[in-house]
Amino acid sequence: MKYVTIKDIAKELNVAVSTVSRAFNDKYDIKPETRDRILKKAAEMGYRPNPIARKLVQQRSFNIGIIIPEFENSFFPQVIMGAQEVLYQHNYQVLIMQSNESIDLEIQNAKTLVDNMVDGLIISLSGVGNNLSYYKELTEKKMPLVFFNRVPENIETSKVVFDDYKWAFFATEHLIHQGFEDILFISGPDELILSKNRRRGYDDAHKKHRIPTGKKMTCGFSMQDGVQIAKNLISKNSIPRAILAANDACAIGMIRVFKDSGFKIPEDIAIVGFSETKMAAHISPTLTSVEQPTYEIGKAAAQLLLEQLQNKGIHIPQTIVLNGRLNVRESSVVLS
Amino acid sequence: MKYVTIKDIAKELNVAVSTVSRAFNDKYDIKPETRDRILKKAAEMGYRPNPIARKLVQQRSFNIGIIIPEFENSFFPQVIMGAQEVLYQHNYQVLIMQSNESIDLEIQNAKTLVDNMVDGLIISLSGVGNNLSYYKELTEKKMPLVFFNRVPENIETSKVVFDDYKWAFFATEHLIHQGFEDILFISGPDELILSKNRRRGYDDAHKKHRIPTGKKMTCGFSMQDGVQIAKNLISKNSIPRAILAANDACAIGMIRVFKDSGFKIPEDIAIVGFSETKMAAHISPTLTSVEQPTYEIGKAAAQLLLEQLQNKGIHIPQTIVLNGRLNVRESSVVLS
DNA sequence: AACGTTTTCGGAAACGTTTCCGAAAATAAT
DNA sequence: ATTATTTTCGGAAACGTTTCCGAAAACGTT
Repeated sequence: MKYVTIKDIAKELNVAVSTVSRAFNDKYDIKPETRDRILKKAAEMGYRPNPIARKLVQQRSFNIGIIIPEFENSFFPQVIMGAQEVLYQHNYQVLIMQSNESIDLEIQNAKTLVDNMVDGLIISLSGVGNNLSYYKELTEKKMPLVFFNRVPENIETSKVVFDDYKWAFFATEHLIHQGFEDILFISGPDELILSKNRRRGYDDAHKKHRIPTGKKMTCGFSMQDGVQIAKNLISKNSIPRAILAANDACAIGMIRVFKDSGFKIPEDIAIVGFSETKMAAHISPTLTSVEQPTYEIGKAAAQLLLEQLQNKGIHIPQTIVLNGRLNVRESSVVLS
Repeated sequence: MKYVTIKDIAKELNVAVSTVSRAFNDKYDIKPETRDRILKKAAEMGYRPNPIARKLVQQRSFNIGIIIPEFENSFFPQVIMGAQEVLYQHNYQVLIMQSNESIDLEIQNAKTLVDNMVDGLIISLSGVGNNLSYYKELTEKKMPLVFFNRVPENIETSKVVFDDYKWAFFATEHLIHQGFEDILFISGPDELILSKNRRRGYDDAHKKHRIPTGKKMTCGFSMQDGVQIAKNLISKNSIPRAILAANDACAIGMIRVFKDSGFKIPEDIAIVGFSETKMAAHISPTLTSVEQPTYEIGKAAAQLLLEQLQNKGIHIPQTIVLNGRLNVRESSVVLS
């Protein structure tokens, strides 16, 4: 590929490269006529500024890196779209990388993004492992950082999280109100704070209603994980009356297995999912689920990052807690 | 952010920067001991090569850009993962951008990726509009390009496509074998070749069995599009006996509307989806769908691109046609 | 007409690498 | 020991920008 450069234009017009540069970054003194002349010629020659060269000298890229664990569940894609919307408005480009739920790949991704001089990073931690030292290093070096949803506990930086405690509480209470007592709790990996928070919500709902808690398990966020757990439960013949699942994918996987084994949902087993996928309303039975404001999460994360980018230097870590909604559907309601 | 540079190492060790550079790119003459000494010191100082600077001088980036129309359907994410697998093995990084089904944003994305000196581009066209002149320009400038699935008709470059004709044919024939005659055909936007190919498959299946074709419509690839069409059909009271939908999302949206309006699937209306999502097996009724080898598509596209990258200059455009499978499930089979 | 201001521009350094060229050092050949 | 050859390295240019510094040109003031 042959690129047209600033030099080509300068030569063509018999001006200095610095003048051409000035024409493109209005902030400098330049006579309007020469600016127009340069801009016109540049358009004519099909010139496009080389962001690589600009990055090198400015030591900034106007690029933001986003690292997510996976994009099979529509959750993360939606967050990204939210973030993109606000970042685009501020002329930032977005580079997306995917850690595939591996902490090693995640760190590696972060490093390549930093090497490529992103101005900031938006991250949701991968489920397994929790080697946070690199992120600590980054914050010490003043790299703007925002975590969302799957956030680390002891890193001083901005975060946007969902109120997992509250909504696990409500979801549990919903099941209790339906008259179920033996409620199985399934959360994501133990390393994630959101798991702990949900567990607290689950426990507190039981406490409030003075009933003993049910069994607790952890699993990943894929449908396959749900399938696995459900099969286990069946083989151990340890079938709960109700289930609060780690997310919708997990819930849907379980429902599938239970239905195949002849269980009726919700008559035999009631199920509540988490983080509302589009499918919740379309599967059978329709799935009760805690809805998270995915798009808003992305926007909030982007805004927090922009704040850091603007007040370079002084950065007061902020945590935004977003609210949700419980969409009650067939999978958790027994008509009497 | 303060970066450790090659100069810092050179100064520390009293060698020239060129020597340090040599230590990192083995191909040059350098004494093993000094190389080790440099590498050791570099690791000690936490040096990481700056890819930006390298890109500038080498005029190449070891980055590949991938542009997809959306990532709400799991189709594209899966393709990406396939492509990533082979590209990572060859030390290429992947930059993902999303055109949101807008041709303008798509071209804009392509331009930023080119500006950022990607070595090649893997693209699936957005549904609306078809301004291909920029891509033609790119091929003339020898930029390695591979299209997949949604490919342009008259651009001379490598493509990997699904055998839409064949599988639309089979899917249609499957419905005919089930005894349905009034089959509604829904494809994606007219601009896409895959729409034409599927239509041909649909037509030929009818021809083979000597029955007249049903109505034909086009729509987008989202669930919302399916919902819209189904509502239209109901309001016009023009209910077909069977439907071949543009994709699973569309099919699922339609099923939802039909069920809500009291229709029975498949007893009143049979439905076949396209490109198999994970949900197909989990909704009710389970959805018959044409399965595409998503992962393989990504791998094939990456391989074609690597070929172009290697035989720089001479590039014989290739088209890989991949095969699929029809997963027959409840939505299209009436037990008699 | 002489001077002071302001506007506009050119030259050059810098960003962090790679790579070419040639020189010094080490080794081999005579 | 001298020369020829090879190995190893340093210096400098280059990639395409931005930005600092200072000078020329244009203008205004007396």
